Amino acid sequence: MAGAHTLRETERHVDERLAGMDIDFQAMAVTSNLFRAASAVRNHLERSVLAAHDLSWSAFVVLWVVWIWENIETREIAAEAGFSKATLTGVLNTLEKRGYSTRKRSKDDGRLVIVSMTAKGRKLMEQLFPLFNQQEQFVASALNSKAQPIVADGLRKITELTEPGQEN
Amino acid sequence: MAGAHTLRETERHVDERLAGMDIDFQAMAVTSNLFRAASAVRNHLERSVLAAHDLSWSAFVVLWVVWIWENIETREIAAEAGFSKATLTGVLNTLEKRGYSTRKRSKDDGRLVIVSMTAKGRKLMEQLFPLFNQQEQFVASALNSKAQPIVADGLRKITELTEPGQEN
DNA sequence: TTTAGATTGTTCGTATCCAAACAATCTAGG
DNA sequence: CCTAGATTGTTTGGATACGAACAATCTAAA
Repeated sequence: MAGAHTLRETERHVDERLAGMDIDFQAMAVTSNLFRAASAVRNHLERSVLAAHDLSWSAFVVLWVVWIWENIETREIAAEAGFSKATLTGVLNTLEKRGYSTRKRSKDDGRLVIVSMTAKGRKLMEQLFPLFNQQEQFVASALNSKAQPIVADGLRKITELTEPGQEN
Repeated sequence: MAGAHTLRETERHVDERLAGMDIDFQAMAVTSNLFRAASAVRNHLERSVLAAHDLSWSAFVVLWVVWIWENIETREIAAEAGFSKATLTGVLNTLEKRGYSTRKRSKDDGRLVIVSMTAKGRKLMEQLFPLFNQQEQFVASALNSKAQPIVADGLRKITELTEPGQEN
């Protein structure tokens, strides 16, 4: 975006439309900038790192979680990754088809499914994650070293406040 | 998330897996918190404000842009809202079907389509936006007044840095 | 032991989103 | 005036995401 209208132009229109309303502009700036930034960063990471390996965003997130935890129940993956278990089923099918991860039934509880990585998947992440973090570093370079922890911490607080009791 | 594992547990596993790698943890925290926060806030706003009116997130964003600009070309909506023109076509069909907005061909340029709001759409936004902003205020209340502008400004800088030259 | 209720992963139907192909329209160079 | 190329909104085909229904399994109370 930043597209056809300048920031100043947009601001003028917004102020006009909201005149007389009791609006918290500071709060509005926080949330709208949040969504713009998240979308821009996600696109950037998809193009600069994931596209070359034909990985979707969710596929990468699942790979990451499984990589970190080695053996992990699917319900935990869904919780950590932040999407529904229905979605997870599809992503895991794809990853399994490509030979990055495997599923096995839990011996302790027949309802559960445990996911783990293949050697191929591990190799992929060992190659991919440094590139990913390099781009994360580029993203964070928009902030000076004093602002970085304030932003990171602020976002964590926002998450904690707005995240529901959580279920899938 | 926040799900089955504590933050400390997760951190320990992450540190283990990344041991020996040259990773910028600060940058990692910024981006991962960014996505969690955006997702949590979007869900919160959808549930607390939009669900009652059966509005999707993108539908609301389009309504917002059209509301602010009164008469606006579709290509500008797509740019401001941050998604593809193909997606926009679908969203506009829905909004038009519900009587919130209308399309008309531009007289100056036969390729362009101008979108404007109906009285019904305007009434909806005048009722809906204060509720929306009220929840934005709740979201921003996670930050103290000193942190709020730092976070908002930091997010804007991140957007500017990572946003591509941009096309649809 | 039996059984009603809870939990888990998958399937199914549906909504959302995008890139590529397309038709309509405009622009610029001859 | 003509026309090749650019631009715009829509259509199409396919990927992604979710809620609800479902079957398998576990748990707890009788």
